[in-house]
Amino acid sequence: MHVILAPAPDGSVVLRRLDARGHRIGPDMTAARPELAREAERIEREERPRWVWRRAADWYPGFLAAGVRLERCHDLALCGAALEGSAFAAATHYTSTFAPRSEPTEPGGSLPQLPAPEGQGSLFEDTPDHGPDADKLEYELKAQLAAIAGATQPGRLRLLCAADSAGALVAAEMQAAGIPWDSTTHESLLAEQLGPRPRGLERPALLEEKANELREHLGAPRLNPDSPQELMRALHRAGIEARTTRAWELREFTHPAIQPLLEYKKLARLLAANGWAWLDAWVRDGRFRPEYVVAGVVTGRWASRGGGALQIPKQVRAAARALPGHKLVVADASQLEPRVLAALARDDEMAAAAQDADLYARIAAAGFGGDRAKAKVALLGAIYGATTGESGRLMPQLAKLYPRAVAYVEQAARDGERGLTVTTHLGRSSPRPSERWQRLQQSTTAEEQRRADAAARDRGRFTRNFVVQGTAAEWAECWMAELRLRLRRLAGRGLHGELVYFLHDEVMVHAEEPAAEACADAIREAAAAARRLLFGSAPVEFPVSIAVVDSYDQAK
DNA sequence: GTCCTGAGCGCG
DNA sequence: AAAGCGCGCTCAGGAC
Repeated sequence: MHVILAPAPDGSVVLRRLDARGHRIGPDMTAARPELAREAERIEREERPRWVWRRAADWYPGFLAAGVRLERCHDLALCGAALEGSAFAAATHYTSTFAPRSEPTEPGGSLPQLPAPEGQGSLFEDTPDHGPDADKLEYELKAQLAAIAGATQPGRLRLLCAADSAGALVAAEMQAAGIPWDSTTHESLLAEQLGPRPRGLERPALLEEKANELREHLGAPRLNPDSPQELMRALHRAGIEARTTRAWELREFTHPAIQPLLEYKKLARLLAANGWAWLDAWVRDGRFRPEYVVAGVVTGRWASRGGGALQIPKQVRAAARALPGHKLVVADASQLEPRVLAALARDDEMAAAAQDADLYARIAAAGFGGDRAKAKVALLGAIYGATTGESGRLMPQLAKLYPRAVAYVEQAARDGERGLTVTTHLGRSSPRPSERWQRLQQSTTAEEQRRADAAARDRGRFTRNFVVQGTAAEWAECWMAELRLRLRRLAGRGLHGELVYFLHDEVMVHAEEPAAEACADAIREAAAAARRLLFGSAPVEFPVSIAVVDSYDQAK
């Protein structure tokens, strides 16, 4: 059963029941704002409906603040975006009335977000106080259910919508919970590496010291090492003919200035990205509460807003610390992308290797003379589209071992080069090429042909990776959705643990100490459930490695 | 002064 | 060791 939540003009909320097919049941109800959470809680307890709203991110945080958790929802904006682009539903001609329409993206990067067309109006449409009424929401829901029912793969698209919608719930719950963050630990890490917190905007003592060391070695007493141009000139004067100031390129030179320069860069990065200013801005009441953007990446991966939540550097992970009497249960899905490829391509040979806990070692034994590093480089090269270097040279050998898997990514690459879209296992399709890209492919002059070919190859690498990265994101989202349900069940038995962090193929549960092992089991069971949901009986394993620790740095 | 882009580097 | 995919964030420096 569905219950639609819609804002009413008088400030109250309309609740409308529909059956599984979208037929209305009974008259609308209304709830005044202050009673909404309690009313929803009662309906949740008695009927376990699927809550339908324009966007979970607008509504659900309010419920959480009132202490009300909901199990299932249908996020019309997220589902609309996925269905509208999906090749599986192309024949249904569904178009979303809600999802923001975005321009086709350039290969390898998205265009900046266009400003809202209707001025500040859109700011308010996006809150639960303003927006489409119950009739519009009902219309949209029916259109989406029809698009799913009429699709070439209805089961997969239904799962994709359920996964994104569950993701929206988890995202709000994790933001409300936050990662337990020990500012004292963080501050002592900073003091240790950078020196005491400076009063003003000057460099911390140890960083300034490193800068002086560098200036001496380069014979440039007034150098500002934060300026790439100044730095480049100083390097050249000292006889270091670097083309860029990237760390990996600088490492190629032997000169006494290189070591202090690399150290300076490392420390300057720590200060700028995760220093005292970061602590002030993002950590409140002992928690780091990032905002997750579900399916915010073209491939369906999540993005985040604020605080760089998906880039917490190893340097400061010790500050993510369980409260007294608690543990962090940190789990990651080992070698997720190659396993996904084996399942996607139905490559039984590679699937056999994916039965093993160490897939790379099995592949190395099968055809790379036991050289694990070689097997790994070859496989990642296939997924990323490497053509040069060692990875490119190893491709023929990989293709001989696993013809189906390699053919699968090659096909995705060729489709992309030709301007076609590609689609993940559950039906998320890649964006169409931009107008500019298509025009470039029509060009006739030799110079433009060269550029067109380069752009085609770029897009081929993008679509090649899209099918694997996107399907891996679907597995991970299902993993979290399944884990979320199991953690709820454990809580009912007095074993408390809550999801507090998610990073592509990694989850973190903050658990009361006696519940930690049960949470670890739930994580493993959820991984198995996600495999069944996506790939049924395909013989591919998705092992997770789990660490029960006091702080994040102790995991792996 | 404000806005935007590229370089660089953090994460998977 | 390497430079193939996807992101967010900060800073410097140029454009306006």
